Amino acid sequence: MAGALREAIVDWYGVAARDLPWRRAGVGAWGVLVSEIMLQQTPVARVLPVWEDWMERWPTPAALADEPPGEAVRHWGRLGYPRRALNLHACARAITDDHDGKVPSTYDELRRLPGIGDYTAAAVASFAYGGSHAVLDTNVRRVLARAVRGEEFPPKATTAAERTLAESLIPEVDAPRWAVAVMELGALVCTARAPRCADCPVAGECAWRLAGRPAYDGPARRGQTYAGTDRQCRGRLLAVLREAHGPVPKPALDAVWSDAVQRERALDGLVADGLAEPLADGTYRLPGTVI
DNA sequence: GATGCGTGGGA
DNA sequence: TTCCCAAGCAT
Repeated sequence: MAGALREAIVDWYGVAARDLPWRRAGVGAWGVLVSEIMLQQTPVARVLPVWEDWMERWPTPAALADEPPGEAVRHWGRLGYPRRALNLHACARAITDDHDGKVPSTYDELRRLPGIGDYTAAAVASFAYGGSHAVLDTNVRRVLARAVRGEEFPPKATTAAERTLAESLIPEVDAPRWAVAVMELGALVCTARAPRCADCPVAGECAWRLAGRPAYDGPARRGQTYAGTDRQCRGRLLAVLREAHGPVPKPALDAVWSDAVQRERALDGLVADGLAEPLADGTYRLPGTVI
């Protein structure tokens, strides 16, 4: 019966899959790795143009490794979580220095690269190298929670039970195809907000739907305002550095956030994180950049 | 295990 | 308008 579920989802993927550039033939492991890091907590629609620009500019890890880290941050644009740009740059240097310029192919090697956790290591090993891993992202967790466990949403943190279930579903043949198919189902049909059960290839065997789509009764899943936070302040400051064509005088940073205490804390945080660099003359710039 | 970390679009 | 959340990771 697990086999029937898998087959229905993989068949659906055959006709419903999006034509995403990092899925096309000829895209190497570097392109896959770049896409996976950009897609961490970021919608596909916003990643698309940045990925295209990035791959044209830096088609290999060595090309990116030759740049100062600040250039990666600059071209990250407004994708958010800019530490990922630093992580990708550090990946490029580690790949160049320690892996002969080639993105490593095993889960364990990938997992040791900066900013690569369980999901991303499994995804790259699967999608770039055909490996067989449980690729457990938020989409897959939601699909399995509904179809198998009969609950609207998965637990807040990944549990051992979820992992065991995901591993039990890995097919012996073409595991990456199953992994990308079930992810795609979660992204397009079995969505968080308004699932399109009418279009779902496994609606007839979905435990949650068969139970009448009972509402989630677990602990509150959210609650986090953004306005006024250090995160927003950091974002404002970094945007100034990104868009500047030279070292930025302190007053230009002061202008974008009125609370001086919070502003200084945020700026110190950016410097500590390696996202900003103070110069001897009191100006600031993206780390290592010249222009 | 709980927190901090950006951003923008859709409901 | 406000709220939710989108292929997570590190501490």
